[in-house]
Formats: sequence, C-alpha cells, structure tokens
Amino acid sequence: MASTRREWAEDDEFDDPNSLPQNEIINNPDGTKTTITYRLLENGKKIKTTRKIKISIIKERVNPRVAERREWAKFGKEKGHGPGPDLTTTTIGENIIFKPSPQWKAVEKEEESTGSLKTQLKDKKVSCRICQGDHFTARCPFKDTLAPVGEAPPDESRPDSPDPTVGVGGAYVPPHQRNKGKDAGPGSSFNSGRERDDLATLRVTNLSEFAEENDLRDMFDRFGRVTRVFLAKDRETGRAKGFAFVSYQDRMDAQRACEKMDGFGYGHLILKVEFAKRSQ
DNA sequence: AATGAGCGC
Repeated sequence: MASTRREWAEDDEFDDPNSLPQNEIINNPDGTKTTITYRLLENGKKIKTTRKIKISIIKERVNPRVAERREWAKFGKEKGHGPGPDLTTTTIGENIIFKPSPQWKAVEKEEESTGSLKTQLKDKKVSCRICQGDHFTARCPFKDTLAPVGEAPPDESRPDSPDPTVGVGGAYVPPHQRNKGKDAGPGSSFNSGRERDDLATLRVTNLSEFAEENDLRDMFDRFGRVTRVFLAKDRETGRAKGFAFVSYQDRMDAQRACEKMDGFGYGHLILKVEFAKRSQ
C-alpha cells in the first residue's frame, strides 16, 4: 500500500504542480506521426496539444559546415535537447535551394547552349536546323531565306544595292517603293521632310518582357536590310513593354518578313507582326 | 492591350 502510494507520488506530473508530462511522438502505420505536446500557461493551466503530421524526408547533400552546425549543443529553451529539429516544436519547410549568382543570366545562357542539345534529345524536342527554334526545319519561317546554320546564307553575296527596279524574285519594283541609297531609311533624304519613314516599318507585338533588340534584329535581318529596331521599354524599369518596331530599307523585305514572322514563336510567345501605322 | 527617344545650335 505504502509502496503503491510511493510510486504514485514519484510521478513528476503529480509531484510538482508545474511539471508537465513528457511529450510523445507516435509513429502511425500510415507513415504519419502523431505528436502530443504539453505546455503550461501563465495562469497555471496545462494545455495538451495533439497534432497529426506528415514528415517528408528531404534527401540532400549537406554542406559540411551546415552539418557541423547541426551538431552544436542547443541553448535557451532547447538546451539539453538532442541534435536536429524537435518536430514537436519545429515545422520543417520545403527545402528551397537558392543559388544566387551575379552572372545568372550568362549562366542560364551557357546552360541553354551547352545543355540544350542533350535536353532536347532527352525530351525528344524539336530543333530547327535553320534557326534552332523549337519547330521542325520544314516549318521554319526562314526556310527559303536562310541556309541551315553552318552553311553560308545565300543572300550574303548579294550586293548592297542590286538593281533598284528589281525586287525579290525578279519582280518589278515601282519607283515609289524603291528605297535606294545606302543609308536610306528613317531620316534619309528620301523621306518627305523630317517625317519618320514608316513605309517599311513593322510593328511587332506580343513580345515577352525578356525580348531583346539584338534578338529581334537577328530574327528580322534575314529578310533584308534592317535600318532600325526599336524595342519599347519602360523608362524606369528598363523592361520591354511587349512591342517593337522593325524598319527595313526595302518595303518588299518588310512585306516578306511580315508574312513569315507573323505567328512565329519567340520566347514562348507567338509574335504578331503587321505593318506599322503612323503614331496618333 | 499595346503605334517608338532624346537631343535642344
């Protein structure tokens, strides 16, 4: 009797009015865990909390210095507890690997150029032999203007000023559509007054904010001499606003570029290309 | 959805 009483009295929970039962972690058969925690409120009341939790094991390669820190003795309220997070008090979040690098853009490009072939083979993606876009070579908008990469573009040997009366495909170019002179284009003497020449200017819309003037030039260059590329950008943020203007020396080239490039995929978007109208 | 900058002699 006395011994029973003694055992009963030994139980901390009843000995000390401020003591709490041991926290418990129960492994459930379905892989979840149930945690039971106890805490004491200021007014002396005891709170028992039961939580059912799911723990996903994060497989990771831990930085040795991080691993070392994990073994450090705990302090404060966790003093004396074992290593690792106490799952009754700590929630383990998603393990996000963040690799800050000032050259992220270059690195991304690098990865694109070195890894894309493998990636594309692995994912059975399509790579155009002409412009390396993600369409079949036969569907390339440049297929009759450009040779596949590595071969000389057929137009490269073309003189800067061919017979101005002869357009692409030998078609006659009427005088009002001729645009001779090496620096003809916006602001040239062929313009009426100081008006901007938009006769051979295309408006390109549905561009991504990551579009770049040079990319546009490279894409539109292939149809003829591009005299100007203007990519509208936000003056504050510098980000592309989603539209651009591409001017050609020759309206015929603009015409072909318009036909070929309207609907072309660039940076996950489908471009819309049409002849520009004068502003306002 | 959207039709362009900034120079100032």
